[in-house]
Amino acid sequence: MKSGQKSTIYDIARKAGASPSAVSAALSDKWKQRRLKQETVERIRQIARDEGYSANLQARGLRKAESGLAGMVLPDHENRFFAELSQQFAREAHARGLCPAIVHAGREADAQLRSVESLIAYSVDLLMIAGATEPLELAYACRKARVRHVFVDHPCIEAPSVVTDNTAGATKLTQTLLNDMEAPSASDPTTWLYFLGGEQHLPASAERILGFRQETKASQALFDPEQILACGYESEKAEKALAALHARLGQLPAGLFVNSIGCLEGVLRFLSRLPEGEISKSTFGCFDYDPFATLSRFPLRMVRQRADLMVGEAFRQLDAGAFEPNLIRVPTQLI
Amino acid sequence: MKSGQKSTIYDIARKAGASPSAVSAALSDKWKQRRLKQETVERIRQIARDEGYSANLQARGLRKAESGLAGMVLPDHENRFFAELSQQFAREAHARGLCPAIVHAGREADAQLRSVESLIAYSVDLLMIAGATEPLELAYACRKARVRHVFVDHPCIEAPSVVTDNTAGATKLTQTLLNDMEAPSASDPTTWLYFLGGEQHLPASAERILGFRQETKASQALFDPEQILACGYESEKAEKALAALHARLGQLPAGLFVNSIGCLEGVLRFLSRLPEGEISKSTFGCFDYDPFATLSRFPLRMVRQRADLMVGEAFRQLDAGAFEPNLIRVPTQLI
DNA sequence: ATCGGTTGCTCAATCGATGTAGCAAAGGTA
DNA sequence: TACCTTTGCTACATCGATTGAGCAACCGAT
Repeated sequence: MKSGQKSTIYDIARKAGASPSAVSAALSDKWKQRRLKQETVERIRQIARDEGYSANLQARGLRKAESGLAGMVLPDHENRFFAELSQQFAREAHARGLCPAIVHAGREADAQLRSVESLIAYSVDLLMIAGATEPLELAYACRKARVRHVFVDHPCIEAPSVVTDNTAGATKLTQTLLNDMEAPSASDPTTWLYFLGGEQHLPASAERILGFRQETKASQALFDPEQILACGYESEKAEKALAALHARLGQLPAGLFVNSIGCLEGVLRFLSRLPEGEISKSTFGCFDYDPFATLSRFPLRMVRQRADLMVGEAFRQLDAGAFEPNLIRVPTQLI
Repeated sequence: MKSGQKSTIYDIARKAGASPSAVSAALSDKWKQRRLKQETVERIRQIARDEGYSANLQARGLRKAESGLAGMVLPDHENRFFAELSQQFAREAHARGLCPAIVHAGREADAQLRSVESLIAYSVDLLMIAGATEPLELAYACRKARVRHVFVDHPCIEAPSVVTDNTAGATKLTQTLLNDMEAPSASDPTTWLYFLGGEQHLPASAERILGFRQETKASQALFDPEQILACGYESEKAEKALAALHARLGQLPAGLFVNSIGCLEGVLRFLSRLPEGEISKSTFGCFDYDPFATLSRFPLRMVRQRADLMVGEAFRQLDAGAFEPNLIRVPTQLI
């Protein structure tokens, strides 16, 4: 209290005329099984309160071979979805009496691995990895250290994983968009529904494209491979790709399925340069959600990934302590 | 490597036929001053690599009375500004060889205090506190534990703090909005510029209101206390407050200064129910930035808080190790 | 008076890494 | 040969909390 130095159980023991072990027991809930007198316990606790004592968690962690830390690795936070994930993660961690330690590791596999190893070195009690670029090596690192772990968003074939049900979500969105459109005609590309954004080889995009393709095929609205414009995730690329499509068609297509919020930004930027009349003829949807996007100047269907449900499922996996692969798909919400 | 258990310097020492101290020295950069043969060092390092050794950071932290952790406490992540802050924090922490541990503590003073105490108990090497509800007690906790700390966004009068230059930003935005409007007339409340959102007693809002008031006064555009509608930060409240104003005036006011992104959401929701013609007669500005909001259907001035600069300044304070109060104001960017 | 059982505590080892102090051997000088 | 210096390492205490083992005092029963 006075000196400003942090006090230890030894200080308190001295002041209470007791032994450090008694202090340790008194401050935990083990004092009963350690047969301390209630009176002694209360005396010790009073002194601890007066001293403003708080345990050195590194010492405790070292001794108990755990840390009370819940580790989370994720690429970045500028993405609304990841932000929501980390928010939920913190909530669930707190609910388990753990202190959330959230690390932004970027998109590079190497940096992610270093972050995971770092968290393992702190003896985190569990580890949640979102958006892993190279999940396998991360899983091996966790395995080796016997750290419970779960992958979110990007799955790992060797570990428990929770992902958005991309295919089902894309199917639903595609169906909804087609419903809102006039029936497309094979001979007129301006009447088609286009898929814009993402990268074919990434699992999430691949699944969404699968859903899009299945549904367009089922609705007899798939005519051409060019309906799928997997131009990447950046807004600039999406803007360019849409501009090119607009130039080629001489107008906007009847429907547009935008893959990811970043792409939507580019799309909106392009659309903001078009006259109102032209936009209102088309139907738009986006796989991702942003509250401000709902307030854009034309109707926009959005697929919201349920970060809350995903983190809930992820913790169910962690609580079960399973290390076996187990892929859980969480449904999306159409807005 | 084989057993799956994490190896320690003792395991490596045994395999290398050396002592634990030699291993410790060999794996750090102290082997030269500890006079180990280069050959021995290389042998030890090779074995460490083979074993996949990584130091137990809790043990190291306990011994060295530091942790290698950079702690950050912030209310939540759903806010774009806080998300950017934490992102930058992670960057700077990494640059200093620290592992960022970011904790969402919510808005309640009590939860924030517990989070701070928890991070202190892990012996974090520095602590950045964003959006503190009750900064003073947090500062005392840090002081007591001799932990370097800095407040961001919400300042603390007893500690180094970095905040947005709210007054200057509000002045600039007010000026810009007034410039874009017709000259207001004292007798006609529909021609006035209104300030919507925030809470008078919170420092950030108070400063912005000050800037708004100074500038409207200077421009002879301040007529009535009712021009300031500090209805809180939630979108619902802002929506209601604007609806009430609209009902009272019989139309939208000529200008609206929206305080914070949350309020903007409510404002946009209300405006989305109005006809296009009515909206285009008014001038809008918002103290906060969101890329999607730039794409709304009418021009909107936004003040962007520079999270990058703020975190940079905050780390400058931390690096200097100062404990004395020191309020730094970071300029905003008008968009 | 002795024994067994309970109560209320203390002792000392432990977790893993660090770092000071110091030992033994080799080399150099007187 | 005795003495000092340098080289290359090891021994051991330390950080603070936890926990198994164990000790002393006391009670009641034989």
